[in-house]
Amino acid sequence: MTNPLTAKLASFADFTPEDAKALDQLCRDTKTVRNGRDLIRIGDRPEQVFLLLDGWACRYKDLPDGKRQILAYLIPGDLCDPHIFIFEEMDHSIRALGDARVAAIPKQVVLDLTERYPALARGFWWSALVDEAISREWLVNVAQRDSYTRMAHLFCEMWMRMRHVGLAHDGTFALPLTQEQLADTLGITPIHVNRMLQRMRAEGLISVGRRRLTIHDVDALQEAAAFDPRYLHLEQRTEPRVAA
Amino acid sequence: MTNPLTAKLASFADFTPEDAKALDQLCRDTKTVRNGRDLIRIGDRPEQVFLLLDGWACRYKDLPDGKRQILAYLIPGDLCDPHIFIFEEMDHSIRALGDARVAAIPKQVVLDLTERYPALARGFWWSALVDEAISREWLVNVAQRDSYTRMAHLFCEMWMRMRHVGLAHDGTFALPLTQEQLADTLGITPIHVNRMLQRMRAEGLISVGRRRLTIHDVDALQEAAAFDPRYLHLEQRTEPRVAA
DNA sequence: CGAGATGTTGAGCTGACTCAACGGGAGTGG
DNA sequence: CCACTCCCGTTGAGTCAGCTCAACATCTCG
Repeated sequence: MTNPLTAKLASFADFTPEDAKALDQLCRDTKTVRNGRDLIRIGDRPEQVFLLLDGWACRYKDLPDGKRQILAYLIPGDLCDPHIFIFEEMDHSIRALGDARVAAIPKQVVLDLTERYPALARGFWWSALVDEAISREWLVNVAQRDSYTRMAHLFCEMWMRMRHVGLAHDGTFALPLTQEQLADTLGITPIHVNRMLQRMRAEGLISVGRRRLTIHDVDALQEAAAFDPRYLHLEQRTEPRVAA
Repeated sequence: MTNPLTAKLASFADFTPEDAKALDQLCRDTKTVRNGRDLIRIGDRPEQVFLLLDGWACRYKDLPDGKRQILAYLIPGDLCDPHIFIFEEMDHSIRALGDARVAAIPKQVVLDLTERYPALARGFWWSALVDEAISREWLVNVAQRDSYTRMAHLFCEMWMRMRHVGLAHDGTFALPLTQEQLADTLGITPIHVNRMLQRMRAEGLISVGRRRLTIHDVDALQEAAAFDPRYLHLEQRTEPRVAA
């Protein structure tokens, strides 16, 4: 499984070895994006689709008054800008969190591929719908839950997503975020993030450090967050695979 | 323009009279949904796509503790459940706000149509991406703006969307919502909604009553909300039309 | 025409914010 | 390799937007 995109989509639909090969070949044109650099800025009209291969990125918007909202996290296997096939311009920006590696895939290559491999097209569609479902759940999270539960919920989600692409073992996975970025995600202040993190640590639920998060008791955290993973639509199959 | 879907999509792509006719014919199987009735419930696996023809509906989720979050408003021309082509089950519910009229379109009919009319397929895709963009902006709204600005922003958005499908003239349009529903949308209490509404009224910005909203000074309200309509991606053309 | 749903008002409470200061660690340049 | 610096995390204290609880008014619709 060289390609995280294959890993992600394989859990949704069977791919022939040929499909998988087509996916792998997308990743020839690779580039590294340094921590904090914008991959895409609001108003851009990118000519390629960027596929995140390694590291994290986020979608975000800046507000006129200097506030910032992080709209989504992108992890390996995620497409950064599937919007370019339809929209004139990007309506938000995308930034690398930690150093990241992306593949730049020309628009036309994706169009050709989806035409040739219908399973792939469905896979992309599924991926877009999952992103949308996550966005809806974030809205619920920010609008309805208190800051502690909110953060717990986010951690559960990221754990599941990372596990789904094979990047979480036990409760531990990379979480290359500052407390300020967590704050901009959850709609609270960095100071409050700090206090809630300490509370979770004190309760023995998590450990944080060196850009990694360890959840000591996943069930307990899910309980605390009233986390119901159905919105991630991952249940369709547990083991990623490529058809023999 | 008998069909609000045509009205919506026509502003995005040119349709031949034939395309438009195909769209109109979708609406043969029509049904009325009474105020407060669920069109679709979480967990359902609908076999038809529902197109809202008249009235409003909302997407929403209930939480275990009895809270509720409204995720989106659907207005005439919107598709309720494009997810069914990919997902096993609905991950949220959809409810009529006021009495509404919908067309039930069999899955297969939509698939056939999009295959035959590529402009239509692109139109649906565009519509899905706009819904996603709106969802992102709601996240920004709830996470970053205070309750007054938040409500002002929502009103600006709904005014633009209603105008886009020809249902707002001047600043007046149907807004079939209770204060409680506004509260569940904005993530504040009904009591606080009431107070913010009064403030807007006192400032001469709006009038509300009989399920209608009038914005007396659209520019002023947009200013107050720091409303930037670009996320709605409606700018592509101002006048809906069907190619001659 | 009656009753439950919706809207309005007041008063006190609290989760999260602001402001301010300090400590520690990671990267950088000399 | 060390010193410096800047970013990041931590802590404390006072404040406030929005909440809760409670009561009452009004509307809508069956």
